[in-house]
Amino acid sequence: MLEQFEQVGRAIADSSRLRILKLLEPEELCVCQITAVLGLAPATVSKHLSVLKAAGLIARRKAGRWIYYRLAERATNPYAPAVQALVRDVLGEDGIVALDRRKLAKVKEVSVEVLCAKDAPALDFVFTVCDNARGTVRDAADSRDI
Amino acid sequence: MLEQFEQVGRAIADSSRLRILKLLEPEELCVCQITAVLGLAPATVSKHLSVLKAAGLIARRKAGRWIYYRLAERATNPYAPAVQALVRDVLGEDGIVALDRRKLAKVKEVSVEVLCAKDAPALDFVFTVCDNARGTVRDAADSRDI
DNA sequence: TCTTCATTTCGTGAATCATCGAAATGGTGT
DNA sequence: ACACCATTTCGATGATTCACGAAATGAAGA
Repeated sequence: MLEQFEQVGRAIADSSRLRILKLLEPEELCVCQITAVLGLAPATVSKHLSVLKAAGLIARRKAGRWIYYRLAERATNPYAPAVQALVRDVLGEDGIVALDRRKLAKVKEVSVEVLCAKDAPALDFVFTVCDNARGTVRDAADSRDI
Repeated sequence: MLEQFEQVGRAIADSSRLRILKLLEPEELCVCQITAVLGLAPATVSKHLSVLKAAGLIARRKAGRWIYYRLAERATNPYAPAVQALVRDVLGEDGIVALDRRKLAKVKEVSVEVLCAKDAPALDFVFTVCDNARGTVRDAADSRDI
């Protein structure tokens, strides 16, 4: 039990992972969207996501070529719900979190070509992976948690 | 803000520090009592305490030769109260935490001589610092937070 | 003043972690 | 089958952390 709480504690003891949790608050996102907003290497983001998933804080589903992450609803870790609630009720006005929200909005609205151009003027950060906007979300048939 | 939350997150992302927080839940304790229960070196416990204090989760007061730590009531970190509440509502039935409570009870009841003998038969752990039971708690006059 | 002693600070070694590039994986569409 | 591509895994590196003994601090009592 102590170990399980320690695990969720470690999971939220990192600013990148906190940013991910805040990004996933309103809606599920695919890895490349998160990567674009955070401005980290895909490998790094993938590792963070695996840490959050191992702690029971997030879940994922496959949809075609992409993988969508969301806040976990049925927790595998008994302490995950309380920690989710804590994070949810907090950091709403944090500058970085707010900026991430704006970045995400642009990531979702800008077309792939502009996004991948890597020199979009209005975006003050580097998009590393940005082929997502092209994809269409498949129906729920092939969407199962993994 | 993100950094401050990260700081309290890091503070509770360690089993030793969680054990300390649970020990301090009912009452303030002096460093040597905590050290005895945890079974760690005084330097290690002191470091953990400084991490918890920097995160705003605990406070301390000097009383004579000893220093007493307690859960912080007026938080310096805006996220400390929520995290304190989270920890308080959790781990109540954890085996290690329960054992720590029993260890603490013995630490407080056993006389100094037996405690310092380092071979007390009923105690399945090593007391490293144990000169505390001799001390008398001074009046509140010299008790100010530091 | 001098000694004692609880606690903290310092310095170090071992372990863990964040980050990344490169390679592997696995599903898609041709 | 095959090539493509999002994501993960692997391996390496630099930074941080935990733990400890030794030395420093600082308050108490002689």
